[in-house]
Amino acid sequence: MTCRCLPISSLVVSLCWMSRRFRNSRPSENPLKPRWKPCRQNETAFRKPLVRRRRNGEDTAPIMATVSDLGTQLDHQKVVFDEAAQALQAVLMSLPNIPDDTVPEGRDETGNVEVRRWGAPRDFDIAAQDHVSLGERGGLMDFDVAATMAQSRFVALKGELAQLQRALTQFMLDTHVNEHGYQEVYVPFLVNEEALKGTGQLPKFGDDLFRVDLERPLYLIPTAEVPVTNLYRDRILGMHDFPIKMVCHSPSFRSEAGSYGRDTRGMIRQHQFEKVELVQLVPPEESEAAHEALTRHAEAILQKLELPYRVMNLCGGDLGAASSKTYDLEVWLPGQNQYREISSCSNFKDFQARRLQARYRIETNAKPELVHTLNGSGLAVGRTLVAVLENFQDDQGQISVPDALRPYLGGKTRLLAH
RNA sequence: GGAGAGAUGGCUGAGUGGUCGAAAGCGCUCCCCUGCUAAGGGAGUAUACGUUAAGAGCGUAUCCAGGGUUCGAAUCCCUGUCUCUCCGCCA
Repeated sequence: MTCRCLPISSLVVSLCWMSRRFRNSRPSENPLKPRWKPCRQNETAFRKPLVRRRRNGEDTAPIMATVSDLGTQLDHQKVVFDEAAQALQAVLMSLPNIPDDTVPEGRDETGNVEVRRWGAPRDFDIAAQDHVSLGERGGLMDFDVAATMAQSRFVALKGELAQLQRALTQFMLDTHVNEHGYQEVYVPFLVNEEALKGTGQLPKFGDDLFRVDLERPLYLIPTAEVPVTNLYRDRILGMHDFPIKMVCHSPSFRSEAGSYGRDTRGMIRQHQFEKVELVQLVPPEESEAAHEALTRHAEAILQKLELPYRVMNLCGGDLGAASSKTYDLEVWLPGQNQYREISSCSNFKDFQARRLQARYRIETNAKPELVHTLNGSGLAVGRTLVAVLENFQDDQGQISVPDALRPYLGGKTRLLAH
């Protein structure tokens, strides 16, 4: 099995704890083995005589005493069982997913393996500008004003840049709906704790979430994955329901706690960004193929936009806790002279489904099985805007519009042409 | 935000402390009957989990959720959630 470097210490602690508490105890002491059955049976057995005596006006005290005692024992057994079950549940919920066999070894992003590469970075006669200097020209991309009304890591877009973002969004949605067969969905952008547990953001990774403090807290979604996947919470699907392929445009909100000093310039790392998300629910035997297909669907956007990119197979140490296997798509950014993540396509297998209780049956009376869930950005719109600006700039700081995007910009071929 | 009414099985809808996993109807499944037929009769029919070769049997849980009262809760009490009606407000 591939090693996950980060959580391994907690894994060891957890396993030792479980083993000590449950495995090594004798069967009769295993708190997870319910022992209230005899109590319950006796209790119900006493009930009818009790009622009969009461009806007949006979003395019920002796029976009552027995029944009462049994009830006390029963309660005690239940408490012991519930505590053990909850403790076990807490441990299980904190464990990360098991990496797929094809996940490479590695402790951080340097261990990721390039799977393929598409397109070639353009040669620039003079140094390429980054999106900030391109965008701030004419005041169409304004970080300062955003910071005055909110704080840093927010942006305001105007004019052609605001339109470009809308055009990109529309283009992505249309492509996934019309060419890749996804159903467009619209969902809440604030969700409760249960929804976040269902997709694995909680309990362990709440630091990166914006919380709205109500009597019952709500959280701004860090990705549409949360509400979209939760559409199938507690559902039992039939084979005729598959494949479930959904696409959703939404804003995403991330506190970016712990990323101080990283990507502080520009739109790469923002508290609020637009994203078009792909989500699939499939039977287990189809998830591997679905993962490849979903990744290709995200890649198709980059190809249509003529943006050079590479596909990375994340190593165990860089894998998200809920994911079993993840391909990152990294787009070429001339302004940074490097590839940067623009999409993350993951196969969660049954990890989320177990938390969501999203299941299916092969036949009407068959036992329900957990589905497999997958998702990927198709794409992160903000970063796509950055990529278009930086890759399609000319020496005047003007942007030529990729062919695929022109219908969405009223036929315009150039942006920022002042 | 104010006032009120609700939440029961696939659906409708009874049930105000024990014999209730829960009447009845509809729907559905199977069987039977029948030339007046867009009909009749009978039987069956909640779900999940565990156990199991098993869709058999048995066990456990579930009448919105969580707590409480009680020997015992669909039923009584508290809290929450959601739905509906009226008013207010609002995109």
